[in-house]
Amino acid sequence: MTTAHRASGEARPGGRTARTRQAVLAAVFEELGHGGPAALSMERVAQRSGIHLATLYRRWRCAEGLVCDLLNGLSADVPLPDTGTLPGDLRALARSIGAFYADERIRSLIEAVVSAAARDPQAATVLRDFFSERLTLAGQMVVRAVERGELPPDTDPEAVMAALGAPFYYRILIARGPVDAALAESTATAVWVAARAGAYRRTEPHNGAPRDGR
Amino acid sequence: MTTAHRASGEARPGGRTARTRQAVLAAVFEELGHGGPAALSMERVAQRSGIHLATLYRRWRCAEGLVCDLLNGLSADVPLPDTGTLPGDLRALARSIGAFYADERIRSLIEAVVSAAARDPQAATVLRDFFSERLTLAGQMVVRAVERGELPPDTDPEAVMAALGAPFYYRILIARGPVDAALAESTATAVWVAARAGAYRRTEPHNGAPRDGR
DNA sequence: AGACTAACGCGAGCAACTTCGCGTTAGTTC
DNA sequence: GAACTAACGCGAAGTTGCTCGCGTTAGTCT
Repeated sequence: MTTAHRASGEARPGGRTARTRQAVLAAVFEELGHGGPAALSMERVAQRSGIHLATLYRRWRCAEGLVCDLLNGLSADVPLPDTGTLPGDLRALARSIGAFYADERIRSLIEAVVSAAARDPQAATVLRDFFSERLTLAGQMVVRAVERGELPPDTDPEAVMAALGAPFYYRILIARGPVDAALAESTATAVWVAARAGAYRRTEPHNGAPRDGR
Repeated sequence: MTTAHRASGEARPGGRTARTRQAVLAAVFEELGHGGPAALSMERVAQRSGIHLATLYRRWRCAEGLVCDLLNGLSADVPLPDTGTLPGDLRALARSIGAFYADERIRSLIEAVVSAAARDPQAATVLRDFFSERLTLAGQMVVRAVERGELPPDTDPEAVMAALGAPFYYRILIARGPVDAALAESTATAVWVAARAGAYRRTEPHNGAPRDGR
């Protein structure tokens, strides 16, 4: 991987390099709030940040690199709850995600990164790795639930967390509407009920049919 | 809306216009299979289709217009089942969707359209309207289920269908993996169980907490 | 404090993408 | 079948986006 698309960790963390990076990423974030991903051009970021255009191309190679770098700075902004029960955890996490994506700039960033991934293989890797890591972390919530006996022992933690996230990204990328509280509540309820029923077990129920169970 | 991004319906449907459109859209589809959305350029489509570059720009204005036009041609490729029970319908539809997205060119097309929507407001409108329409149609399946008494009467049909689709788009756009049969089965089961439990009711359960119900 | 190195500013230059004007071809109409 | 019109082919011109070389500045090391 070249200098573009890398995580953080500059050679000289405390100096001018970090300062310009800060200025540029802040400018990208602001630009995302003014017209969404469509308005994001290297030229405008250069003007807003006060950093020269050539410098942007040198360090980030293209606009895709910019949004990828910004994404990686967001890692810890959605806290992972531990309420003691899985339905409680799911609801808390769903609400956090909902609150997170209430900010249009964050939605635009997701849009921009997904769009970047469609054009640039490096951006695709960054995107996949970012969410894969988050999924594994959040999966601990499910692992605890299995240990407490709330879920079938062969439940796939990452499948559960993917199911929790999916409706939000559908709303953002496909339905293209705002993320509201109702979506968070609905999703939390749905995932909890489905997980308890064994929908996310690694080995599907042997009969192969959706279990009725009424 | 200009000539670009429009649905079908040419002024001279049976002539050269339709023939070139066919050639161009076929070329776009083939290109999507050779390197994904990143490889899609006006130049390459022109070469593959044998249609002159200037003609592409005249009729579709840009690459975004191309993929939008292609998307609209896919409307009827996923059949809507009517098996007599909602779990049966959900499973059949999930399998159809899974089979549909097993084709990498279709996945690339979705990626390309979502990416286009991030940059071009007209493409965003096409994308939203396309899925909105499909969602309403598929929602009839849920309406029938409500009439049969399988679901709470205030269940939101479109919310159910969005929940059925969401995991596939998460897989394609975020996790960036192949769509397999396990995903279809898991999703069908999850949505059925969740819908039956009232997760997709228009008015959330009054206590506001995920219903435990054990 | 002075030498050293990495990053930045600057403008010119290159390349890719997009558009335009004009002549030609195909399809429609009477 | 002959006039008419819309779409297409073609090449050139125009525009935008990106890169390069060089001089300068900021931060680091001894």
